[in-house]
Amino acid sequence: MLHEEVVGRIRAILLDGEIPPGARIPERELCERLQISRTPLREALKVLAAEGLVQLLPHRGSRAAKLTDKDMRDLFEVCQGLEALAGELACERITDAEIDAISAAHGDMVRHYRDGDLIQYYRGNRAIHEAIITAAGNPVLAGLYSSVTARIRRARYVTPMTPERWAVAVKEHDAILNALQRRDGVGLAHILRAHLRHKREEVLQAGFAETEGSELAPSVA
Amino acid sequence: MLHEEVVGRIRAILLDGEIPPGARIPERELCERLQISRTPLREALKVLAAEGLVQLLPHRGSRAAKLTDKDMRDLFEVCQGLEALAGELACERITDAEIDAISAAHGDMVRHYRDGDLIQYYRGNRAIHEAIITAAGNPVLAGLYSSVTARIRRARYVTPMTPERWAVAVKEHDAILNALQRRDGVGLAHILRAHLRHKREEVLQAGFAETEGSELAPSVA
DNA sequence: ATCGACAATTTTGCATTCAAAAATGCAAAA
DNA sequence: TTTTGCATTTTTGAATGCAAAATTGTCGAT
Repeated sequence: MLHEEVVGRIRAILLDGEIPPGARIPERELCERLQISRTPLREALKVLAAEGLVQLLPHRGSRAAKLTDKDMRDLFEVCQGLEALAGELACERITDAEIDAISAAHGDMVRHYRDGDLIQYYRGNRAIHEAIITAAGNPVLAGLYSSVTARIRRARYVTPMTPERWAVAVKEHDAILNALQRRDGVGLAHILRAHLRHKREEVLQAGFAETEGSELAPSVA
Repeated sequence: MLHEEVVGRIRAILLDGEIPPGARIPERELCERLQISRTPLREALKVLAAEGLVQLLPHRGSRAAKLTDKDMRDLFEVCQGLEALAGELACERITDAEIDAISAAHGDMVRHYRDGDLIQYYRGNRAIHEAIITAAGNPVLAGLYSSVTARIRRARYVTPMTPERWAVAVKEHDAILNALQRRDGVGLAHILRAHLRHKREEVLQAGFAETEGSELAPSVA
């Protein structure tokens, strides 16, 4: 098994919540599960710690990182910035074909909304946001976005929604598509920021934070 | 020696250019220099690879990452977005004391400009940008900023300057300070973006890119 | 002389091993 | 009964050893 694959597998385990936030990461157990020894496992844990998904305590092992309300706010704030930037860049660079694809995805998503299928709605929603990032044509941006969204994914896509909020979100997505089609970068950036601000309010209001204590080192020194 | 210290030491070696971009990283040599064995060294290299400073080639060792023109552009683009975001947030949160400190740093920097001391000017310049990031009060943002700026530092702070460009940069810094003092977040964001856009143009024009080949994986999966 | 194949050497990646630190359990004392 | 101190056990962090892969060097054929 390749290094990147090990990192990916553990990341998935953490994002799925299979090891819940704050829980100890059972080194020995993961080793036999992934059929690897401790050396590559520990290399992967160090990488994930740099990403902010794992918390390393010297001589006390590693735990799945917990997010405080403040962490959540910070992550959403950065996510807003990244999406807004991506929106602007996407408007400069997106092709007609990409716009058509997003338009189609948007249609699907609205259908799922009408059907009341939140799971599928979220799936489509995420696809659209990621398509915008892709259209920005900036791999560095895409990488940071992945890293930041991974950490708030559960909050972002698990929070229950009121009918009112859902309706607002869909309206915002109409505006997002519209700005894209008009290639109105500044407008798109504004809408994306408002959209995520609303999402953040939902999440924080739902009290999704995973702890009240203190932790979470900045992901990079 | 602690894990984070090992990472820091190697990062410094790479940023100083002691191991030039594209060069093989001599594992054995670094081991005896840092007085550690290969295991912790390799853990550190994996972390730095996730940051984008090191390129891992399976079964072929690791090299110091090289930046293409495209990479440089992408990094500057993201840096612009992060600084603009930091500027907006800083205007909401910065204290009078922090503004005073930045104002003083600005004065010093301008003095160095008048003296024609580019090194000291750059030092002050960087301090101001970092103070704005700090004032934004968002550790996640600060972490990403560190990571991105680390990768373009040499380009950003080593490129020679023409007198004209330098004068423009100083004028822009006047505007930056002014916007901060007025706590004009939107204005500050605009100035910071323009400021970095100009810097990027300088750098790319100077042909700082470290290779014409292809490399550099997105820093995070 | 140059090119290609094969062997020797080096280097990588991982499993194992070892020492140190922390956690745990137990017993004795308050 | 609770608490404190100590010994045992477990777990962590790092060094070493080993097999596989890649690189290098050499030799022979053209």
